[in-house]
Amino acid sequence: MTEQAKSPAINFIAAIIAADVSTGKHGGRVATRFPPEPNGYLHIGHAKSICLNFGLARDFDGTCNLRFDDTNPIKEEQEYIDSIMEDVRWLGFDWEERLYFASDYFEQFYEFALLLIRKDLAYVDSLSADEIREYRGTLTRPGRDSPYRARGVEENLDLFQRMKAGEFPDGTHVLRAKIDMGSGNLNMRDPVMYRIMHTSHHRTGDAWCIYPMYDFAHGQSDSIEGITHSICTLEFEDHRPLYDWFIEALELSCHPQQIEFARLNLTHTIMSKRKLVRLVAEGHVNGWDDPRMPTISGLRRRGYTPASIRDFCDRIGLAKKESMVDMALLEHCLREDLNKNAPRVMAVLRPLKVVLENYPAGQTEELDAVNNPGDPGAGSRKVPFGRELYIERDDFMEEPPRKFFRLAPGREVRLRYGYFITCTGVTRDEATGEILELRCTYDPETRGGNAPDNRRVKATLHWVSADHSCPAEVRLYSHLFTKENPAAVEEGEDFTGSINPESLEILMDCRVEPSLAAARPEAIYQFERLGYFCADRHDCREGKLVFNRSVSLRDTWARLQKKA
RNA sequence: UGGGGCGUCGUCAAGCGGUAAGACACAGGAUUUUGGUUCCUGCAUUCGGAGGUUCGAAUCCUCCCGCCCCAGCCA
Repeated sequence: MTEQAKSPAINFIAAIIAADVSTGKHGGRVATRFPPEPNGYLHIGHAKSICLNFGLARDFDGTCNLRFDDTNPIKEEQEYIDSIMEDVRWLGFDWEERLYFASDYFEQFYEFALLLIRKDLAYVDSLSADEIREYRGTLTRPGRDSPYRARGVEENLDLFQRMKAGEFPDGTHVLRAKIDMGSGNLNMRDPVMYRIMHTSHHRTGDAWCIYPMYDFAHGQSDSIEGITHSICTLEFEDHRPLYDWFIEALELSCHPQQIEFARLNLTHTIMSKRKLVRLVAEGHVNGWDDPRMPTISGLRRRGYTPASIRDFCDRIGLAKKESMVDMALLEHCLREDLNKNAPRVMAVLRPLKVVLENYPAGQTEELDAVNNPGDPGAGSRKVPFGRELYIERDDFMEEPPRKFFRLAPGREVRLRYGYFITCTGVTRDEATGEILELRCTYDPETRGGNAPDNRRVKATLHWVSADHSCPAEVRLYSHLFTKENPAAVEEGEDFTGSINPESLEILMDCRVEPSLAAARPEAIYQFERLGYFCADRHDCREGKLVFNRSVSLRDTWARLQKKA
């Protein structure tokens, strides 16, 4: 149901897979996986990878596993596992029974290590971390062999087993692959396979005090799971020869093909986990799911739909070129989804009272309002109308400029689904001069919004009844950063320097039409003429309505004003 | 001459030797009870640069330039 009859996106990875399928590689089978480390929340960049991996599995009639690469116990927590699973599911993907953890393979990795030692392809090094770094050489100078490189197989076996038994403190020994200290690829200069860490693991507890490095776990995990295509980001390109080396040295039967693609960058936000952590920790935002965050949970709370995010991931394409996608595309995808699906409703964010002088005091009527002009099936609802109303402050100007079509003294406009009204005067605060309310007259002949004499008005305003509308809090969000690329900072500057001080504006005195009184958390509406708003999933409840602006409507009037 | 990648419209991105798709953005116009939506129209004689091969090159060759990643017992 969520999958349209859309033809699968053809990208270079799909092309490679299609070729492999046609030549019968891996028996024509396709198996992918999404392999996060549970050390943070997922963001829109991960969504790209999730859509890619699960999408490829879907398009090629294959499978996609969810595997947690949990090889570093000091960084990982159950909280992250839970949030990641929730986010993947929310995005609309299903790993069925294929939930795996690299930590489930620890015993097997240990056996792999023993095998490499026996083949004299791995050794225990007793250099300190600093010494290892020094022996590694530099980008332009080759490394030197460790003095421990020549240890015999038996001694290595003994030492490694004692490492596992907990006989040595952290940092005293590591297990290294014996490859080539002179390689131009630093990853091949005898990479560390195991380190000693007397730390309990969130899943294996205290069963282990040695933990495999990611590089010694990732490729083999894929192989164990029968992954055919290991899709990852560009920075692992240099690691591919190492993964290949391990799999060949271990003589594993399944040799997944690694393919790298460029990770997603979005304008006006950041994607680095380290920086996102800082935004949360330093209080620049209110948590991982703050609606300004590019996290999946943040986008969700902002009002983004899974379908809009999937559509976005389909549209950005896939390549090896590092790129920066315009946030406007993400917003476009949301608008497109919501324009089609969100019910329309009227809400006034900055209320200005209107009194209809010729409307009978005490009278109330119910007017018909269409729920979605683009979708007849969405039906209609009743909206109460009375003598006193609120309209948007922005919709009135005492001295309107040339192109301002809305209400002004002496001018007639239409109230949506209501009547034509004409402004006859303003009442203001004697002291401050501030406009307190508008005095208007209405034309009873225009009920519903059409004049029998066919006279036209240049504007249609949204409104709510003063007596019947509900109070609401509305949170207006905009870009978290003023700079297109906040990560590109000048020397001595910090990315937090370009945080947008106006990324959140809270409006406490809004009025919404009564049909919103029971808005359920996460319900999304179009507030007519304003934008799409979603009931906050944490703070909105009956009696205390809170809406987040997901994205504004395109606003040509605002653009005209900006130009002037 | 450390290794590995990448350079096509403002932003993404097709293209794979036959004469530059599409999307977003932007700019006009039509329709409109949302200055929304929808609908038209315009928007790279040119593919980082220079040579070369060819009847023909973004696509092949050579050289050059620019950008990114790698020196965690992180992933």
